[in-house]
Amino acid sequence: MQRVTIAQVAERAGVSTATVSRVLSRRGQVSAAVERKVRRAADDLGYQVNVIARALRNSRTDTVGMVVPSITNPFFTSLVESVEHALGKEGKELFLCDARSDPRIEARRLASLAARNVDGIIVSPSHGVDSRPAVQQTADRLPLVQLDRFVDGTTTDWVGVDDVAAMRQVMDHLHDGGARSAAFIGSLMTHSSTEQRFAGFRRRAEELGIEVKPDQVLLGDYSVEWGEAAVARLIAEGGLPDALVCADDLIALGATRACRAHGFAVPQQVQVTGYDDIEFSRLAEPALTTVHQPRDRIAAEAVRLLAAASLAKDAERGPHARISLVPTLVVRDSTRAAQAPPDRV
Amino acid sequence: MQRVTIAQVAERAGVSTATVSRVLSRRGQVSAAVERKVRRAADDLGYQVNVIARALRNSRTDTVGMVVPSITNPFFTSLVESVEHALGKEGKELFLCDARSDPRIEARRLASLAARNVDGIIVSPSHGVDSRPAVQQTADRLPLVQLDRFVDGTTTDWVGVDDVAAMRQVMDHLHDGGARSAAFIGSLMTHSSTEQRFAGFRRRAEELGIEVKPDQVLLGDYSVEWGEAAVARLIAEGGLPDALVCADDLIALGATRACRAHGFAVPQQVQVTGYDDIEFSRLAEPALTTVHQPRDRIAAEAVRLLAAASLAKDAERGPHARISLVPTLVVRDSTRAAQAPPDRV
DNA sequence: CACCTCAATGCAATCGATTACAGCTGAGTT
DNA sequence: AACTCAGCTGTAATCGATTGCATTGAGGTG
Repeated sequence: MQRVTIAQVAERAGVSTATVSRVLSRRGQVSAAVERKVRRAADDLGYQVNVIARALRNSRTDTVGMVVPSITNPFFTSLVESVEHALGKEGKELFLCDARSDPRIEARRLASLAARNVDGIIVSPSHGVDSRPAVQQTADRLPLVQLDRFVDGTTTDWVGVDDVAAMRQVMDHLHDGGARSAAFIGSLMTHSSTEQRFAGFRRRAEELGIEVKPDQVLLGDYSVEWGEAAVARLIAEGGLPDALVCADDLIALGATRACRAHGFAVPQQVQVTGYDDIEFSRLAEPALTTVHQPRDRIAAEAVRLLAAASLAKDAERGPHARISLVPTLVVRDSTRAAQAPPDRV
Repeated sequence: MQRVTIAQVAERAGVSTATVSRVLSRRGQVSAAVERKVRRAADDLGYQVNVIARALRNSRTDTVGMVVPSITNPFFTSLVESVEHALGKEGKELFLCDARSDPRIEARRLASLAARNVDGIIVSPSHGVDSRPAVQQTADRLPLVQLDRFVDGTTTDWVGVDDVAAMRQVMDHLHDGGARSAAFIGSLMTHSSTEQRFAGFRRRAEELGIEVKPDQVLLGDYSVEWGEAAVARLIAEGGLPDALVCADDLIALGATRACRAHGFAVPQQVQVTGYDDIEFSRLAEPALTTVHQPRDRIAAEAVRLLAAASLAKDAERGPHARISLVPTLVVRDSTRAAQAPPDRV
C-alpha cells in the first residue's frame, strides 16, 4: 500500500537516494538547484516518508506510549488529553493503551510498547504491587515516567500531586463546615492514590479530633456503583457520619446520589467530597466539592522528564525525580460554607 | 535500548538467524531439538521481537489507527473501549488519535497513521465537509471505515446507527408524554450525526403535528456549555416549548441544568431528551431519557469490515458497505410517562 | 601549472526480521 | 549400490531510510 519510496523520487530527480534523504530530512548540504529538483519530484509523486523504515534505522520513533488503568475514567481521559497536547509541542505522538485495571493486561501493553520502540513510556500503574515487575522491567529498558499513581518500591521518575496536602485541605474545610465525624470511601489499597489519600485523611482527622469509626473506612473500587453501594452499607450499619470523604469523584457522585435517594440532604445532613475535579463533578446535584489536579502541569512535567531521560541515555541515569505538585480545593455545594452552623458546635 | 536481536539468540543457540526466526514465528519446519535450544536461548536472553523491523519486512503492523473528534467526549471514549476490545480478539492493537474537532489536525493524524503503516483506520470524521479530502485520500491508500459520523460524498465503509429511526422513537415518546411543541438543540450542521438527527426530528414532528418554531432550532456544538446557553437563549426569546430534543447527551445535560436553574421543572414543565446514553446520563438529576447506541456491535462490525478490506486488497474492492444498526430508546425521568397527563390534552 | 581545499554528491553498509533458494543429510526405493 | 526425496538448516537478498566514507570537480594559491 505504501507505494512511493525514496528510490523512486531519486530516479525521477536524477540523483541518488542519499541526496533525496539529505534534502528531505534537512541534513547535510545540498545545492539549491538539486534541492528544488528533489522537492519537485517528491511532490509530484506524493512521497511520504515511511516512518517504520526510518524508525528501524534511527531507533527513534518520535512516539511516546501511555498506559492508563481505564480510558473510561474521565480523570484519565483528560490527563491523556493534556499529555497529548504537551507531546504535540515537541512533534511527538502518543500511542495510548488501556490496561482495564488488570496488571496482566498492563504488562502486555508495556511489553508491546517496548517492542514498538517507543521513545518513552508514561504509565499510571493499575496496581500498587502487582504492577511492579512489568513496570520495573520496562523502566530498565527505556525511559519511563509514572503518573499520578505509582508502584511501591520502583525507582523511576514520578509526577503527581501531594495527596496528603490535598487531604489536609479537604479535612480542614469539612471541619470548618462543622464535621466532627467522617467516613472514608476509597478503593482497595491496591494503588498508591488511595493509600496516600487515606493516609492524609486519617492523619488530619486525628489532628482535628474528627471521629473515624473503624468500620467506616470502606474500600471498593473507583466507580459510581461502589459509591452508591458503600453509602447503602453505611446506612444499613448504623447511619451516616457528618462527612463522606471519597477517594475520587466517581465514588463521590455515587455516594451523593445514594444519600439523596435515602433521604439524606447533602450538604445539610451529610457533607461529601470528591477528588480529581472531573467535568461532571461541576454538573452534579449538588455540585461537588473536590480537589482539582493541575493536569496540564502534570503532563508537562512528565513530558519534560521523558525528554531529559532520553538524552541522558543509559549513561548517568541520575537519581530519579519525584515531582509532587500542589492540588487545589474546589469548594462547591456538597459541603457547607466555612462558618459552622451554631447548632453544630 | 533494544538490545537482544535475533542474531544474538542465533549465536547462543548455535544456529542461524533463519532458524531462530522460523522457531519464533512458528513457520517452516524445525526439529524438536533445535526448537528447544532456540527457545531456551531466547528466554535466557530475554529476547523480544522488534516489531519495527518485522513491520518493515512484512508491511503489516497488526495495528489499527483510530481517530475521534474528541477523546473527552464520553461517547467516543466508550466507543474506543469497545473497538479496542474487538481488536484485541484479533491480536491487533489500537493507535488512538484525538483530532480536537479540527479537520486540519485530523488530516495530520490520518497522514501520520498512514505513514506508520497501520493495517487500517477507523475514523469518526470531525467535519461533514472539510474532513473529506483527508479521509478520501487516506481511504485510497489503505482500508478505512467511518464510524458513527461520516463525510458527505466519500465512498468508504461506514458503521453507525439509524438516526432517523431513533428520532422517530424519541418524538413518538415525547408526543405520548403530551408534547405538542418542541425545540431542537444540536451542533452546527457540520457533521452527519446532527444532520441526520435533525432530519429525523423534523420529519416526525411534522407527521405528529408537533410545532417547531423556526427560531427554536439552535445549533452550537456538542458540549454542556452550549446546552446551557441554548436554553438561556430560548427563555430570553419567548419561553420554552413542551420538549427539548438534544442532539447528544452533553447538550441535554446542560439544557436540563439550565431549565432547573431558571425554575422550569423537568419533566413536568419541559421534557428533555439526549442521545448516546453516556454513563452520566443515568446519574443526572433527573436521569436522562436518551437513545442508546449499541457500541459493542458498532465496534465489532467496524473491525470485521476492516479485516475484510485488508484481505480484499486493491483487487476487487467491491461496493462499500453501509451498516446501519438500530438504536434503542432508554426512557428515564427527564420525560413523562406514556399516558399524557389529562390537563395537557 | 601543480597542488590543495572544500562543497556537493554518490556508493554501500546498516538497522533487525523474514524468506526464497540452495545445500546437506539420511531414510526409503528399486 | 545408486538414486530419490523429504526434512532441516544456512546463505544472502530484501523491506526503505539514513549516513560514514569516498569521489568528483570547481575554485583558489603560490
